[in-house]
Amino acid sequence: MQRTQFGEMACSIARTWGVIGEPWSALIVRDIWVGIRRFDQLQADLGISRKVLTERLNHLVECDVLERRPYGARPRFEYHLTQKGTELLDVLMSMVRWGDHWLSGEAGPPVLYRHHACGQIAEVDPRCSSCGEPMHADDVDVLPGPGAAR
Amino acid sequence: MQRTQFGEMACSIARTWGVIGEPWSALIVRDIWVGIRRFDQLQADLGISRKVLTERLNHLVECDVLERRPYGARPRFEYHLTQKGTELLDVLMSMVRWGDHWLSGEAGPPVLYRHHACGQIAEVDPRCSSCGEPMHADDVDVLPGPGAAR
DNA sequence: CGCACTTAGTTCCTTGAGGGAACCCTTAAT
DNA sequence: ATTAAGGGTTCCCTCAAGGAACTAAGTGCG
Repeated sequence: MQRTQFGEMACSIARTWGVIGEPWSALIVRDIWVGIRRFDQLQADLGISRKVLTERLNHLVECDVLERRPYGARPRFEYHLTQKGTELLDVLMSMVRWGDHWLSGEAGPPVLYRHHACGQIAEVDPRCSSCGEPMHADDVDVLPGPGAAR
Repeated sequence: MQRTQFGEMACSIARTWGVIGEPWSALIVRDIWVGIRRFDQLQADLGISRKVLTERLNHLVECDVLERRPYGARPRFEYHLTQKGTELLDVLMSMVRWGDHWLSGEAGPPVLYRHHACGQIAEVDPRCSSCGEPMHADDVDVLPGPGAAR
């Protein structure tokens, strides 16, 4: 747990932070995305403390981002993404885009994405759900919504 | 500073985390986006400790996400988004979308975005930069890139 | 001039989360 | 009966977060 409860704030950024804002959480979701699903595998891949890994996994399961699923005959468990968790990957993919652009340096991006639909190496482009044109922060007015505070 | 240096990892998610992964950083960027640019305004709006605010602002300036800009005659400063910082807002907007969908509850989203191009209330939709079709995590193959480790 | 006010930090102290290592428990194979 | 693997717990130490008080530079006012 972080000191501050971001999840309580009337802001979707803060609330999202309440789910994956703690250190390691985003990387755990990434690992599970690419098929690293078991406790020991995660611990080895990330080099995270087992204590913290336990806390993060429990929190992500509580938040309904991950699902703890038994496998095999013995009491063994794997973690899988829920629908909610799968949609969270859109956020991670936009982080990948930004990191690829601004933080890769000479070496170039660590991974590439090939889009099934067109077969091209590509990246995510944020577009308007209504008209399909590019939609960046400068392209919108921010208005109070129904769930606004006071 | 976090205990672990995420910025050193060969992963754009981890590297992005190295820039905005510390508690409060994303909300500071959000505030500056909506026009809250001065130290005391930020401190009052967020309810963050002044010490931590100083640390976060310095870090974001070092990472070239924010720019410290004097205003008026006296030694007073405002923080502004750089180009790098502005592009980071794409990540925040995708967090908004996910938070709006999954964490808003009955009340509905706290804020709405009106797209300049079409005038509609809309949200960001991740699309392929190559073909323009929807591009989510399930729609891609992940391949090693030129900057991959070993 | 002297004082208060504003803005932007800095310093100090306490608490609690992160990291690491060692330990525990269940089931199965030898 | 012993060992190994998987999946955690427990314990301790350190260091960052939070909060409150203090500093410092420049301005306006009486």
